[in-house]
Amino acid sequence: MSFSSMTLEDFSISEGLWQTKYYKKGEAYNSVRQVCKFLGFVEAGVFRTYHIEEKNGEEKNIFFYSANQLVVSFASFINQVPCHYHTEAMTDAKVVFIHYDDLIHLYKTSHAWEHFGRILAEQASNIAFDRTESLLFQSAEMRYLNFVKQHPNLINDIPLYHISSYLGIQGPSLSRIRKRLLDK
Amino acid sequence: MSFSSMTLEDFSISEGLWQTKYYKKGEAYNSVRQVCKFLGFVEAGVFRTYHIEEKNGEEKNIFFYSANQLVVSFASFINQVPCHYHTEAMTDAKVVFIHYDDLIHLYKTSHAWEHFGRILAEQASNIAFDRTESLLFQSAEMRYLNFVKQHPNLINDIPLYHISSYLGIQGPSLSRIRKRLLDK
DNA sequence: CTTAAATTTTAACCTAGGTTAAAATCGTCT
DNA sequence: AGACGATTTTAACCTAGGTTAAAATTTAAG
Repeated sequence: MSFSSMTLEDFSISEGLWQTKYYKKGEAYNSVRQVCKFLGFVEAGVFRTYHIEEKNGEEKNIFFYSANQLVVSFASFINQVPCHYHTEAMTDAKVVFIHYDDLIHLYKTSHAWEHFGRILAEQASNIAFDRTESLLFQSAEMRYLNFVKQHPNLINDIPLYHISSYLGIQGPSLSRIRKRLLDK
Repeated sequence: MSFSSMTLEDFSISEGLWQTKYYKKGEAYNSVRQVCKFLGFVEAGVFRTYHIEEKNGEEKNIFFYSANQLVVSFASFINQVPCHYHTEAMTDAKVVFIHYDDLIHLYKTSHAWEHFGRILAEQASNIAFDRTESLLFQSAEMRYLNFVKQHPNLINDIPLYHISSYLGIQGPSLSRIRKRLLDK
């Protein structure tokens, strides 16, 4: 995600609407039942969005956000409905963010920003469709291999149980898969 | 999905860009490796998008489109890349459609249409996120119950094997689930 | 270094759903 | 009604991944 489709002049009308915030590891970006009010751009650090299962309190990771990516609980943000998820910093982090109301105002007053909003939503849908496809068509082993390929940076920085959680499988299951792969 | 967020005047600039097509049951809307060039609005009938597994040629349904919904292979359409899927009429059907190039032209020349494009993409992302969530958090039994709830019309009109395919399970598995539910 | 805590792997057993093929049903056509 | 094809269920067996708890390993702290 980037702002490259926008001229500097168009971007400049958002000057003054952006704020900076520093997050400590573990600090919340947005919490469950809270409406996500901010679209953030990660300047440094890593965030994750996760869901807490009602039956056993287990956390399941939905998404990771690294530096130079947007961080936002998208469904909650665009629909302005309470979030099902928690989003929090996995490391100390720095984010510049804009308020939903300000963004909507930009959308209304600027064709270029409305365009940005479309591209943003289209990229979000790409991400979500990819995830759906991977769950529908790929085995856990393939999902793991693709994750390693697509997030070579994350793989060394975060505990494996965060990855198994993201892949939709249990810790022991990921261990089995890794063993299987090593044996090859 | 609707055009209700647009004034008649804004909508009118698209007059002349829409065409009507009648589909026979089984006729293709778009095929695998074809770039999806059209955004369609289903006036009557039902379409489905499905994927053919390489290993065994088995079809897996991705999505159904009923009357008064848009039909489009969204990822292929917005990115203008070859489609992984087939989309075809499950019944005789009637569709009004617009060409990608014309839609992009509307986006460029009209703020209202760019807004429509954003809402379209946001709704697509909502659908995709919902699907991802259902696969990540719900058992096949829950997915089936939700499908019945959300598509009460489809459930009587299409064979069960299309539904099991959509749920990401095999036919015998859906039969077991239905048996289990009856026994309750 | 040593110890405690966090992480990862292993093991043993369990379950949902996959696979294959053979019944049952159901629909439709004559 | 009878018969064919399509659809759905059943059955028997198989496998990936779940579950639980313990063991091994790694990391961080003192």
